[in-house]
Amino acid sequence: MNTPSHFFLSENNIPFRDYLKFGLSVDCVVFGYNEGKVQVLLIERNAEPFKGSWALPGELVPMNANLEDSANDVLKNLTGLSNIFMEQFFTFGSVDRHPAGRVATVGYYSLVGSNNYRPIASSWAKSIRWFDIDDLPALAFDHKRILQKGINTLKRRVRYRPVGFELLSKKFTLSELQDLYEALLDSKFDKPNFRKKILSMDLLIQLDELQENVSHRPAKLFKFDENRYRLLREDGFVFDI
Amino acid sequence: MNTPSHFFLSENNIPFRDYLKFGLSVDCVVFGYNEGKVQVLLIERNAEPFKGSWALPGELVPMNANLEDSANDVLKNLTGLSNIFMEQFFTFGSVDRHPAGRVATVGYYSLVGSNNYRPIASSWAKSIRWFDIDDLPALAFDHKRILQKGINTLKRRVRYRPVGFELLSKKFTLSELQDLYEALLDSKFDKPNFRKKILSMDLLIQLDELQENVSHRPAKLFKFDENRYRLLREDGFVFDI
DNA sequence: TTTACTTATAGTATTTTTTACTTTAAGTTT
DNA sequence: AAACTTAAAGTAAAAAATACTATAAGTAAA
Repeated sequence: MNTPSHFFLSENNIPFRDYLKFGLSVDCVVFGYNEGKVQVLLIERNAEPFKGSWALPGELVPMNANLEDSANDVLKNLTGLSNIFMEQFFTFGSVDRHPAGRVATVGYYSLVGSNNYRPIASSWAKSIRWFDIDDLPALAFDHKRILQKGINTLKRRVRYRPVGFELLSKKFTLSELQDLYEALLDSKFDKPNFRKKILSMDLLIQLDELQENVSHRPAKLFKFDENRYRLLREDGFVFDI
Repeated sequence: MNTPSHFFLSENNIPFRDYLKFGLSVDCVVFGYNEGKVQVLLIERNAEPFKGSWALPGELVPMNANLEDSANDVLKNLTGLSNIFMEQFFTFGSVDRHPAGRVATVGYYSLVGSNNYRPIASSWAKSIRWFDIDDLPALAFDHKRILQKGINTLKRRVRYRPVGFELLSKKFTLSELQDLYEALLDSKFDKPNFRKKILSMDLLIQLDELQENVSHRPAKLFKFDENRYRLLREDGFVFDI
């Protein structure tokens, strides 16, 4: 690359091109929810370094790709799905975090219903599976730290944004929603009061359908009203549970 | 650098070294607060590109420096101060955000009381000064977007973390605190109720000192009780205003 | 087909918190 | 000494959160 002298940027006179030696990667913390447990999708690495170790799915960002596109690619390769909720949460850039060079990594977390999506092991992953977040294996690189920060971020944000709904199927019962929030916030809520609170937000649409194949009174199914949420937010409404 | 073949990481067989061409920078949104206005510290660039434009203070991260250290350096050069509250908020990595190469930038925001710290223009900044956040100049690169995201982050986080105290002097009155929160959240609070709410959190220590040089009844001075906040947090307390 | 059982859902009081407002206190300025 | 300004305490009404009770609607077993 042609690096004219006016691209000196700092006080010390190091040429610009000497700063262009970073690698940049994205790592995805993919959350799921199944049978009352919050889960995360991990791969078993099929390449050095850390071949055979469990790790977060991720990739080196190609020089011509934007970060979000790169993160979406990772997810698409794993689940076959696009248009999944995904949000950046932190960037990790310690000097020695990668054994082969200076690689900073941008952490994203995304939310998918575990039941809905069967992960696909691709060539760069020997295997892939869901782990409960309270029963995790050892992880490659500094992925333990990244994952922990992702979990903390989710647990904090879930209180102030309706991200919880993304972890359920499109149609869900109020009890399922309550179970999810109890798992995420590890606490217990009173059932009638939880119902009242959620319904009073006016963010759910009650469907003309009932739960099926349950051995008790079936509950009504609801779906999240995204349009209504957008409208309320414009009026300064802040989701708070 | 020696790049053994087992460092191929992706499905396409691009050698690892071809990914190591990123630049990484940090940009700091330095917030202050003065006379009822939230402010931000900007520099006038003294180097190409965008020489003469206003910009966020920042620097290219040296190959042997951690991100936080680099961000702290930037702040130290500007204010002469270290040990300032600073937090990462977002990483911007669009392909074309820098005219001279692929440079991703990690955004940090920090909080200093504007009165306390006189910014120092260094060799890489022609000038430097505080701007009210509702009266900003045009900015270099994509700094407008970065700054806006920083402002949004502060306004969101200020509701759930006691970051507001960082913007005041160590000793402050309850009215000053209220003015700050009213500026940050742009809303108005009832004075007696604000007092009650803040004091009931038990996070302030009342000092044996009064305001001075005011032409009315002087208010009591308080300081933030960091130890108490740490303790409360361990018990699951969540600051909420 | 009746009875027991499970979970959903509605309703109702009690307590706590928030909000709105009033009063008094303590200083400065004229 | 009177007027003025802001601090700070108090109080009552409204709203929200909480705890609890009752009923409804299904399945499963007797």
